[in-house]
Amino acid sequence: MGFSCKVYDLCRRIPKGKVTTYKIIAGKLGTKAYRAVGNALHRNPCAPQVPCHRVVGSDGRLVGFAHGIKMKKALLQKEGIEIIGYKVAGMEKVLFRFRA
DNA sequence: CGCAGTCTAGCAC
DNA sequence: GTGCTAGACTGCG
Repeated sequence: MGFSCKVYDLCRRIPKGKVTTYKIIAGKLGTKAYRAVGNALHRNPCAPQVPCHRVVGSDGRLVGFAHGIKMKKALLQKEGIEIIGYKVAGMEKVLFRFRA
């Protein structure tokens, strides 16, 4: 559970109104298995335990979500993030790279 | 547009 | 307890 634990920690670090990408998370974990990151989030914290909905694809695109892409989209919009279709609008502005 | 690479979690044996 | 499959991705061909 070390991997997933780290994933959760990073997700929890994401401030409201911000999003991150699987690539960044995986990179932070020192791995390249972006799939494993999404998988860990998909299997474990399907609940609002961690803001898994703040995690998007490499291009800010809303890829899969346990509760459905719609839910993810709605949640992100609620966070104040603008979503166009199934992608984050200006995701570069809301992209959190864990710089601190 | 399609295939391969990488890792974890879950299910099956 | 060990092994195999599937999966919320990404990059390259």
